Amino acid sequence: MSPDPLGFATHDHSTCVQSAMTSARAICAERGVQFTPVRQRSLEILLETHAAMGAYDVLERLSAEGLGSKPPVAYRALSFLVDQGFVHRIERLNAFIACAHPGAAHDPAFMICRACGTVAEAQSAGSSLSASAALSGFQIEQTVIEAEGLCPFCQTGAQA
Amino acid sequence: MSPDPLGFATHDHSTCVQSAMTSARAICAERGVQFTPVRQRSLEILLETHAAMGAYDVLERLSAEGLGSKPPVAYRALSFLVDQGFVHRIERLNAFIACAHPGAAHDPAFMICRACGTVAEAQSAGSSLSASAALSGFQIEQTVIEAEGLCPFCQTGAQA
DNA sequence: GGGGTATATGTTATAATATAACAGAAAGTG
DNA sequence: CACTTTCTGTTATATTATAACATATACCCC
Repeated sequence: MSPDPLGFATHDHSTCVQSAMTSARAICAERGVQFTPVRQRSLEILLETHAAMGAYDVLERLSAEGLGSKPPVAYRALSFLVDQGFVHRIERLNAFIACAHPGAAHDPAFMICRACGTVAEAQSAGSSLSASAALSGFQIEQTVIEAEGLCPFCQTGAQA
Repeated sequence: MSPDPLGFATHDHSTCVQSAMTSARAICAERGVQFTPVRQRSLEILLETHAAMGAYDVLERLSAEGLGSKPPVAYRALSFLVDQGFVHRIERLNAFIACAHPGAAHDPAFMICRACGTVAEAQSAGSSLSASAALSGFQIEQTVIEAEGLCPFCQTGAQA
C-alpha cells in the first residue's frame, strides 16, 4: 500500500499504473491500433508521475531510455494517447495528464492548483454552456473545462 | 448601420467599438490605472476585428502604426487588458478576443468554430464544476470554459 | 515645481511549445 | 512476397512567450 494523492484525495498508487496499462492494451487491441513501445512508455510515464507534464518533459524521459529524442516523437505519441482517450491535454498549462477514468466515455473537467501544480480530474457532466450552444445553433464537439485555484492542501499559507 | 456577426448573431458594429472604448476609458480612470496609447490601440484592434487574434497579429498591427515592434509590447498590453477584464484569453487558440460584455463581472465561456475560426462569448453561469470543487475543497479562482465545434453557418458542407 | 517612487516602454536575447516535410523502417494485408 | 498503411527518425523551422535591463513617463507628496 502506498497512498499517493490522486486529485486531492489519496489512493493506492502501486497497482493503478499496471491496471491502466492493461486496460489501454486491451482497448488498443480492440480498436486495431498499434500500442507501440514509444506510446506505451509515454503513457506509463504520465501514469507514474500522474501529474501534468509538458511534451518536452515526457520527451526527456523517453530520450533517457533511448526511445526517441526529437520533439515530433513525443508530440506524436501524446497525440495518439489523446486521440485514444488515455491522456488529456490541459490547455491552460500546455501539458498532458493521464486520464483518471480510463475507458469511461467522458468529457473531463480539471482543477489546477496554482500553488503546487497538482491537477485533479472531475466529471464535467455538461455545463450550462450546452444550453447557450443549443440556443445559438452551435454544435459542440469538444469542451475544455479547467478551473485554476488553490487545492485543499495549499489553502493555508500559500495564498497569492 | 453595418450588421456584422457578433458571436453567431448579427449586430450593428459601427458604434460598438466607440462605446466599448469609452467604457474602458471610464473604468481605467475609476481604477486609477493608465490607459496608455499602446493599450488603447491594442483594445481597439481587438474590438475592430472582433475575432480571436494571436499576440503576434496584434503586434503586427501595432508595429505598422509605430506603436512598438517587439513581442513584449504586445504581451504587456494584452496582459493589462486581460487583467482589467476588457479582453479574454482563449486558451485553446493561444489567442485574445475583446470582451463582448464589458463591465459586467463575469466568468465567460466560449464557442469556437473549428471551420471559420469565429469565437462567440457566452455566459457560463457556473458549471457543475463548482459542485465538484466544493466537494473536494478546491477553491476556484478562475475558470476556462471553451467549446469547439461547428457554428450554425459552417454546419452545412464544412464538416470534418 | 522638484525630488522620489511607481509604472510603462523599448530593446536584446532567449526560452518554451509545436509542426512541416521527407526518408526509412516496421507492421498489417492480400 | 508484393503492396499498402502506419510508425519512427531526423532536419529544419514556425509559433508562442518571457527574462532582464535600460530608459522614459506618470504620479505623489511636500
